[in-house]
Amino acid sequence: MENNEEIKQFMNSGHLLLPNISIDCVIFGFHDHQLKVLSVRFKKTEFNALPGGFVYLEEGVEQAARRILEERTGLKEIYLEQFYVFGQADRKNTDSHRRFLEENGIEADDNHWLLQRFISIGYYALVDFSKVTLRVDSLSEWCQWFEISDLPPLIMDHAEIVQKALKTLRLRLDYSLSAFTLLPETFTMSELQTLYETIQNRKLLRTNFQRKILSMDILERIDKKWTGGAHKAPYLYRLRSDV
Amino acid sequence: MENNEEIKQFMNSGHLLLPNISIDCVIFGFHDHQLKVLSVRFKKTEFNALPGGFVYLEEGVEQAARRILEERTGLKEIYLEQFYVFGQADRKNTDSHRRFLEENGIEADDNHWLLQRFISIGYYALVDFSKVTLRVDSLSEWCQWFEISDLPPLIMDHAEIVQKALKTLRLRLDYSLSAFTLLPETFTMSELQTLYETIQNRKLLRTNFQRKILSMDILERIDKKWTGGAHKAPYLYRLRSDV
DNA sequence: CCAAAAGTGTTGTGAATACACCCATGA
DNA sequence: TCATGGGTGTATTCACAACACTTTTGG
Repeated sequence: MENNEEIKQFMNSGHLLLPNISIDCVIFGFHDHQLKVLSVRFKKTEFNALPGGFVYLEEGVEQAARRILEERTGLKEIYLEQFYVFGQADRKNTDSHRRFLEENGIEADDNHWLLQRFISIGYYALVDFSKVTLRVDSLSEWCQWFEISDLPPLIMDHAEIVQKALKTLRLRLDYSLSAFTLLPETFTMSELQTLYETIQNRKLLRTNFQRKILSMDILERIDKKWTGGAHKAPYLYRLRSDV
Repeated sequence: MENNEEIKQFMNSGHLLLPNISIDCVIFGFHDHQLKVLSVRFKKTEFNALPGGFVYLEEGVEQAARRILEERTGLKEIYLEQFYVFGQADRKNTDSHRRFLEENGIEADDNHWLLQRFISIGYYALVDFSKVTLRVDSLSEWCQWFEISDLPPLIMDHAEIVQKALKTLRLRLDYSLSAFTLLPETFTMSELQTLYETIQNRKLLRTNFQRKILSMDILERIDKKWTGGAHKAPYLYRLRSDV
């Protein structure tokens, strides 16, 4: 119950924020050959949502998104892309937010800022899974990774937001090297290939993939690893520092 | 001076609108072999801007964009795409809006809603130039087409907004048939080609262009026209109704 | 008949695909 | 030595660019 103070403080911080504007983040990570997304659960409820937040009066929108991301992942430098604004007239949190307040013993009337309509700016982030330290704030029960095809039910239009983010990521992938930000600093060629296969959701031929990536001349090769596994160890690569 | 009433009424309509949120529209038209954009001038000032507006409390964001577009062009059905949100912390209209108020004899203090920071949602629209009826509202001196490479100075970041819209349009053009919405219902093949050349800013070979477009099987050919010009008249085409 | 419009044929290039094949290496 | 990682060679397909050439048609 000691956390209730923090929740109450948050509930009273409306005057510091831009009203009716929220930010929702689809945070992509890659682990165990799968594309994952972060989701949080509102404390003492069974409502799940995307990590999100609001914009302080004197804060830029992208700046706000970076703050929210850091609060959840502990990472300061994050690959971030705005992808869509969700602004239907009836976009309100009535059910989930009201229940959240009830369950946490907070009374708020219908005019409370948190229960208003919100226009949400969607950002997606690509993070190095191994560098993320999941952080749970005072409003949430937990913060977890989910396989993208196995997400729990999400509040409001958050499932739709994830789909739109994924679609945009796929479209933009071909034109950028952004996928590398999902990998650790060093990686094997087959890890890279699996990543591309996972995002694009199709198989690629190893030989052609290798040729294409190497011909782009953006990787440098380091020593070897996997002293653990049997047989030959794969090479490790790193994205060239000048790209 | 009789319009001052309308301006005053608008200035007092803040309580009907979502605060701190604006919409800016880059309205593209194609005429005289050139890509054009609509700009408006604030009444009694020399400030030019993109056609824009605000979102009513009970109105969806896209719905608001369509309303704004109709107010300017008279068109109800418009091809519309959201492309970016501009949300820097210092995004304010101080100079231009304050001058606008002064020049129109309206006093407003620093806390007035119109002088606050605005997060602007950018939409671009593709319209049939020949169908547009330019409409000037009570706040603006005029509303005019400008060749895209010959825009007047625009307030705030509006020039940047145009560039971002154009860049997005170019990127998305290849994947969609959206360009056709810039043409009248019937058009010649060379008009279509010039349109693509203008947007992509490069020359195309007539023969290859023709072959490619026709092979897509999306056009139907009608009679002829140009009884005016000498020599053979070009065919007229129309986008097939089922695409 | 002439000039512009409309359409076909052909050739070369480069990227993507598919698969056969060879070399390297660590337990 | 053998299974796996790493890499080359090459044939096929396809989209596209470039350009030559023919056909259509209104005045």
